[in-house]
Amino acid sequence: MSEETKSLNFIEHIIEEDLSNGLPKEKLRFRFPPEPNGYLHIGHTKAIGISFGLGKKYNAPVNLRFDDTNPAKEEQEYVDAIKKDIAWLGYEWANELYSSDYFDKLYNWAVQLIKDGKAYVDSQSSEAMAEQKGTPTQPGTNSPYRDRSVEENLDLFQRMKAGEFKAGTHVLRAKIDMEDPNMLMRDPIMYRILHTKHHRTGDDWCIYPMYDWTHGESDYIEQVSHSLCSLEFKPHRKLYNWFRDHVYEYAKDQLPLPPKQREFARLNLSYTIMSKRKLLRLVEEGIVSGWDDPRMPTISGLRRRGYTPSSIREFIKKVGVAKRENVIDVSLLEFCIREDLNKTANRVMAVLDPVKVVITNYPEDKEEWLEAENNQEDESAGYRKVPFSREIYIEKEDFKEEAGNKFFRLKLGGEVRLKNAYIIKANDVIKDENGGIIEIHCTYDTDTSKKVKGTLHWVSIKHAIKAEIREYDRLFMHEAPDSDKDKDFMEFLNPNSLDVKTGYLEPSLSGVEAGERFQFQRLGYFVVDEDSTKDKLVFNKTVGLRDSWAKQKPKPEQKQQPKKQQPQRPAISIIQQLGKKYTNLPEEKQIRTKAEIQELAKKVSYEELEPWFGTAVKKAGTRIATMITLKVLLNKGLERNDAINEFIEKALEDKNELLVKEASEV
RNA sequence: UGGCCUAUGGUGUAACUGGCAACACGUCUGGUUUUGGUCCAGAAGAGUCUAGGUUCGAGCCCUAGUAGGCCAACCA
Repeated sequence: MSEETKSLNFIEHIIEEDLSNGLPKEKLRFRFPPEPNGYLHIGHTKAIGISFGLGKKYNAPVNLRFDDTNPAKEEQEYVDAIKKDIAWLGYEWANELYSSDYFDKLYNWAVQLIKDGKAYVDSQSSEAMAEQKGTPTQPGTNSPYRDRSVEENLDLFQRMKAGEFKAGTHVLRAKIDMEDPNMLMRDPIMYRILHTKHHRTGDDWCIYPMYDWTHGESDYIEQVSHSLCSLEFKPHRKLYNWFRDHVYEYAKDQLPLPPKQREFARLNLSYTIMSKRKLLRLVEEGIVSGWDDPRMPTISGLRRRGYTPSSIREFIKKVGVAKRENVIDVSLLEFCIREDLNKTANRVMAVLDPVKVVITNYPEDKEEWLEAENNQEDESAGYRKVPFSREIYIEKEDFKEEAGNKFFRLKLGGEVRLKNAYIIKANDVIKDENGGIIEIHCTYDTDTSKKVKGTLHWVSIKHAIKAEIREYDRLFMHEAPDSDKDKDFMEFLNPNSLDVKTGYLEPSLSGVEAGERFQFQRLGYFVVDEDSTKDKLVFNKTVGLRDSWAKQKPKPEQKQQPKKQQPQRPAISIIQQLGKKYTNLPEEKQIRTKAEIQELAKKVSYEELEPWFGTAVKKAGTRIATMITLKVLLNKGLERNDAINEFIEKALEDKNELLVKEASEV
C-alpha cells in the first residue's frame, strides 16, 4: 500500500521538516485537550480530526487530556459526554489523562521558579493588577510586591496552598516583563486561590494553576511533540515557550522533548454559531430542546439528527487546515452526509403531506404485495414487499390539475409511474366546497414497460402506519449570526426551524429501532429518533435529497435576497483585468481579447483612462490594454495632449514587442 | 497609540526548495435512470488584495500600503 502523494497541510509540512531534521518518528505524540465545561460541537471536530488524524497518519499516540484547572466550571458530566462523543466519532485515544494529575509536579516546579527569582506572590486586588497591566498599546507597570524576597514568596505560596488565605487575596505570578508588547508576558498569573471542590481532586487543593502554566507543562510532562490549537492562542505561544524553557532546565534528564505549539484557524459554519456560551443560551431559553437538539451544531445534536461518524470525519477532511479565517458552507456538510447515506440507507416510501388517490378500476377488496428493491446502490440490501390497494396516498405537491410539460408529475389526463407498482392516469378530481382537492380519481394500467416521465412514491392507505415526522431547517436565517455588532444573534433565529407533521409510512417500517436510518424515497434521509416507541414512531429528517426541481421553481422570497445587484462594473476595470493576462495569452485568444477591449473601450471616457498612463513599466499587459483603448478614443475624435504623447513615446521604447507594435499603430 | 497573524474562483483548500494556478463543494449544460436522487460526460468561474523591488521568470522572496482577525478574565 503506497501512500498517495497528497499535498500536505502546513502542520504536516512542519512535522515532515522536524522529522527530516532528526526528530525520530517514534517521538511523535499529540493530544486533544478539552476543558470539561460543556459539550463538544462541530468546531471541535476539526481540532479532534487534526490531532487524531495526525496520530493515525504517523502511527503516533494521541492523548485525551482534560484541561481541568477551573473547578468552578467543570463537571464529571461533561467529561463523560466528551468521551462519548469522541468515541462515537470513531477515534481512539492512547491515554485518558487529566491536568489535575499533574498538580503536584506543577506545584514543585512553581516552587523552583520562585527559588530562581522567576515567580512571586502578589497580594493586590485584581482591579489593581488590571490597572498595572496596561493596555495593548501602553506598557504596564510593576507590582509593588514584585521584589519580595525568595523566602517571603516561598512562605506565602506554601501558606496559600495550606489554605490560610481567602480566595482573591494572593496569587502567584511569573516574573517576566511588564512592558512586553505581548500582554500575556506581563507577569501572568500562575496560581489563584479557589476554595472550590474539584470533580477529581476533591478538596485536596485550594490553589489552582492557570491555563498557560498548566497546559504547556502538561504537554511537556506527556512528551507531546506537537501541541496543536486554534489561532487565538497564537499570542500565548511566547509564554508557552517561556514556561517550557525554564522548566526544561529542571527536568530535561527525565523529560528530554520540549513540545512546540502551532496554531490553525478554527472552523466556522455558515448559518450557525459555535460559541459554547451562546449555544448554552439557546438551551437555557428553551429555543431548542437541549444540547442534543437535532438543530444544534453539537456532536450530540448531529448524532440525533442522523449524521454518521464517517460523514463528519469526511467533512473535516474536506475542510482542510490553514491559518486564515474561514466560513464553511453548510452545503459541504450536507454533501458529506448524503454521500454516505446514499450508499448505506435503505429506501422506503413515506408520504408526509398526503392527498388521496382512488384507483377506480382496481377492485375494492384486492390487495397485492409488490416487490421493492431496498437499495439500488447496494445489491446486498435485498428486497422487501410493499402492499398496493385501491386507495393510496401521494404527496399533494405531486399533483396539479393543469401544468406545463416541465412538470413531470401527475396532472389531469396525464400518466405517471408509481414506484415499484403500476402506471396510473388521472381522470378526475373531487373537491370540497372551498375548492380543495379531496380525492384524485385515476385508472391504472398493468403495462409497466411504458415510458413515462415521472415516478411518484406512494403508500397504501389501508396498510399505512402513522409516524411523527420532525423536519428541521437551519436555526438562523443569517449566514453569520454572531457577526453583527449591533444585533444580538437571537434576532436572526429562524421561527420555522422545526416542523412536526404526521407521516404515512409503508408497513415495513413498523418495527424500527432508534438510530436506524432510511431514505424516504424522493424526500430525503430520516433517522428514527430516541423518542420513538413501538406505539408511536418518531423520525428526524437528517437532510433532504438534492432537488434540482426545486431550483427551477421560482422562489418568491429567495429571489429578493440576491437582488442586491452589483453595480455595473465600469468598462475600464474590465479592460484592466483583460490587460493583465494579455501578454500570456496564446495568439488566437489575444486577438479575441483585443476585440473585446476595443468593444469595451467605446464606453470609456478619457478621464477614466488617463490614470492608467502611469501604469508601472513592468505591467506591459495593462499598458497594452490602455494603448488599445486609447486608440479607440483617438479614432472617436479625442484630441492628443502631452500626457497622451508621453505615454505613446514611452511605449515605443519598451522592450515588449506587442506594446511597441500597438504604440506604433497609433 | 503598540504587538502578532492572515490575504489565491461564490466557498474551502492546493501549487515540492520561484517555472504560465489544481482539487472539492456550489453553479450551469447534456446523457443514463421505475427517486427531478445516484451515476456518467462536459462547461462557466480566479490570473493569486494594492504599489514598488529582486529575477530570464514571482501566488511563492523583499519593502511599503490596504483590508480582515487576535491580544487588556484570579476563563480555557
